[in-house]
Amino acid sequence: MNISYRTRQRESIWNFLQENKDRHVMVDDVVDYLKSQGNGVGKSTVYRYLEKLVEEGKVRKYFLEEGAGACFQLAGGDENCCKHYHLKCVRCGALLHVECSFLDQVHAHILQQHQFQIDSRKTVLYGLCEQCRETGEKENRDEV
Amino acid sequence: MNISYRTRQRESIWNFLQENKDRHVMVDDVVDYLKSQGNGVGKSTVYRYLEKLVEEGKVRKYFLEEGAGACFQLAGGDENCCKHYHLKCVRCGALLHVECSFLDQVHAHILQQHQFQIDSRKTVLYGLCEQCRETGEKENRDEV
DNA sequence: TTGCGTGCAAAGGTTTTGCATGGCA
DNA sequence: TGCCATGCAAAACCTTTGCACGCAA
Repeated sequence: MNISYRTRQRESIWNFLQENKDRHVMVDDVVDYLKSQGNGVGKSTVYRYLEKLVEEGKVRKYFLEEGAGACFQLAGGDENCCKHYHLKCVRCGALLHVECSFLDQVHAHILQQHQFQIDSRKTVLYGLCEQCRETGEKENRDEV
Repeated sequence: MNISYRTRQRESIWNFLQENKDRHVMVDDVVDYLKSQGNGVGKSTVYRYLEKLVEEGKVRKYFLEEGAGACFQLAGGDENCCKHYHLKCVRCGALLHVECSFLDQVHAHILQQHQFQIDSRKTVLYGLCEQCRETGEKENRDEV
């Protein structure tokens, strides 16, 4: 069967996700933080639990860069997320929710002109948010 | 100094990119094709040369999926800046490339109205391609 | 007790790096 | 003749997997 157990490790990981629900976290972030809290969790456990949460739709998984690992973030939860779009800043990790009728035109255009039906729940537009665009222009270019 | 030499290997890789300028290629595509042409090139060489071309802005590098490697494609005309977007079918996995001036309007709209600068190189729009939309309405699920 | 969850280590894949050799200019 | 470029293998990464043990229910 598929009974899910409540364990110390899963509780710790879940709490960390809650505390960082406004940004994305990576596997090593979880492992390192919990270790520093004297609450060590094996890396395999983090991978497996996060993947499970992704399958359940409770967590979103992003691939921002090569070399760097995957990023995870608590899903908004509300199902009306299908009505708006997500903009994710690749620098600071902020996830913006945008509800805009113009994007309906985009949806319609791509459907009619390119025969492709966008699923806005699964689509994330990557780029730079306002703050990072302003501050990041004179800095270095790591973490594109 | 930074003098660049013209070698058989670089010429072969460059030609392959030219011949496939309408799609992206991966490192193994280059290696395998050139080997089949009796024109073998070491994998390290491909990695190093492609990275060099990316730094020079002559090639674009995409990171579409986990597990799979990076994708490379010749950068189109420089200034005309035709945005290149990816549409990925969540059912069959097909990856469509779209260069469409309408998407430039999207880019502009989101920048002006939502203060967010989309990086089309990192953005993939998920949904259903034409065939999958027609055929499958009851079948399996899978994929992000 | 049952069987899911955990952790370690090993394996899997892609990419990078060290170093001796090859080859363009 | 200088160096840059190449290629091989080894290393570095992130992630997955196998297996024995731990632990929640």
